[in-house]
Amino acid sequence: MDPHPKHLPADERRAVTVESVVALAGSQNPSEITTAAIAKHMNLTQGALFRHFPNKEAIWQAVMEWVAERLLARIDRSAQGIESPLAAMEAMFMSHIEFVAEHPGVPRMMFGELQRAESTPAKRMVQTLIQRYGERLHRLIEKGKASGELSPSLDNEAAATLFIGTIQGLVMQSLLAGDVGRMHRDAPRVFAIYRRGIRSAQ
Amino acid sequence: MDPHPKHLPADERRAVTVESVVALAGSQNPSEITTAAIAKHMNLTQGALFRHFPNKEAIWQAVMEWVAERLLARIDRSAQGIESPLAAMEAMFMSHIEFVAEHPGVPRMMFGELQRAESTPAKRMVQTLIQRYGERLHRLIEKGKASGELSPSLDNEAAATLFIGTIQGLVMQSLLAGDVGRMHRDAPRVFAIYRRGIRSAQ
DNA sequence: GTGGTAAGATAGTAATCAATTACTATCTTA
DNA sequence: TAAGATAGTAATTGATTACTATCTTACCAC
Repeated sequence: MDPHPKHLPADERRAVTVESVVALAGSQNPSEITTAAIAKHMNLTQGALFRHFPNKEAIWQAVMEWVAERLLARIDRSAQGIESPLAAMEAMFMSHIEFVAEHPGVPRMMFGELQRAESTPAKRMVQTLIQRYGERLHRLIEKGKASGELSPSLDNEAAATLFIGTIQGLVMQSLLAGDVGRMHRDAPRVFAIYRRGIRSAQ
Repeated sequence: MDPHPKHLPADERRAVTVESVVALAGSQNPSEITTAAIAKHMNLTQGALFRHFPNKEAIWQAVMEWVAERLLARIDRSAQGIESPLAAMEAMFMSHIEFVAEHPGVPRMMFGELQRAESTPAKRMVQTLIQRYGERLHRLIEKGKASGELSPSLDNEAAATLFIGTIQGLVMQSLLAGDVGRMHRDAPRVFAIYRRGIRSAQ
């Protein structure tokens, strides 16, 4: 059981590639990640990458698929079994922050993709990810209004935008400080303000 | 009075360069803006740019200086003469959104710079910009607590983070939709939630 | 064991980029 | 108005990039 076997089956090699990109994005500008850098990180020659991906774009697509799958699974799991919609939103928020803290390259890659002018497969993947994220939020917000936890006059769309924006803000602060741990510390404090903004007057 | 004189004094040429970069960033990924594209946009040959800037990094530095100067001036002007700290914050918020709507390339460039691993002059400029922005917010928040407009138990740091994050969220939504006008429409709705989160119970 | 094949190494290619060079055109001023 | 300074052109450079062609090795069914 060599921990670093030279030869890997194609699907395993693809998985390793994706993980390498995620890791690299944690410490450098995603748009500056070259195929050579990816290969070096996984102890492979640059040309060998193209045995498993038709081109670089396909690598990015696979990476964003990985992100979408894992992030949605994570927030779904976190909210599972929580009755209170507001508590479920908080759990989603915290697990999202946790995910980002574990993979600091993720928000960078997502923003980097959204910046693109052309509509790449990776960009479309990010767009559907955020769309699905929004759907989950809207369901919770509606449920929260019905249960009386959230203000009946709350603007659903604005509340969803602000939820994601709140996370964005935390991420940006950590990018500024170069300190991921900071997010963990600040997350509950920032969410407290958000919660106060959407909950019904008691 | 030729509107496009071939020869320009160096300082005017530098100003035109900065404006070109800001304009280009509005419609394409800032990290993909080449010196050739900048030159073409201003009807100049690529090499001529280096008569006015020692290298490309210096161009970016000049651009971010332009942004910092204009944005801070704009939000300062918007809050001027407003007695209520909360109203001043709202004015700052709206004028910031307006600035971004006028120059959609600006948030892209700022995020692009923050993503960099190395500490470039442009990145440092963005960092000090946000720092100064934060100082203004903290002053207003303190004033708001003193006047009773803001909740006395409010977490200042979290409130400042969320203020900027709220703008981030709006910008991201407009990037997603590819529709800048949307920001204008959503800004008051999103700020309403934020305001509810920080103001004192009445 | 052996042959076939999947995976990797090596060594390229063409394109693109920032930056530089030699030269020219246009202003400014003594 | 001559001379120097400033600004621009056009062509080229070396470095870097994604991608490819060819050769080599490891693995696995039989």
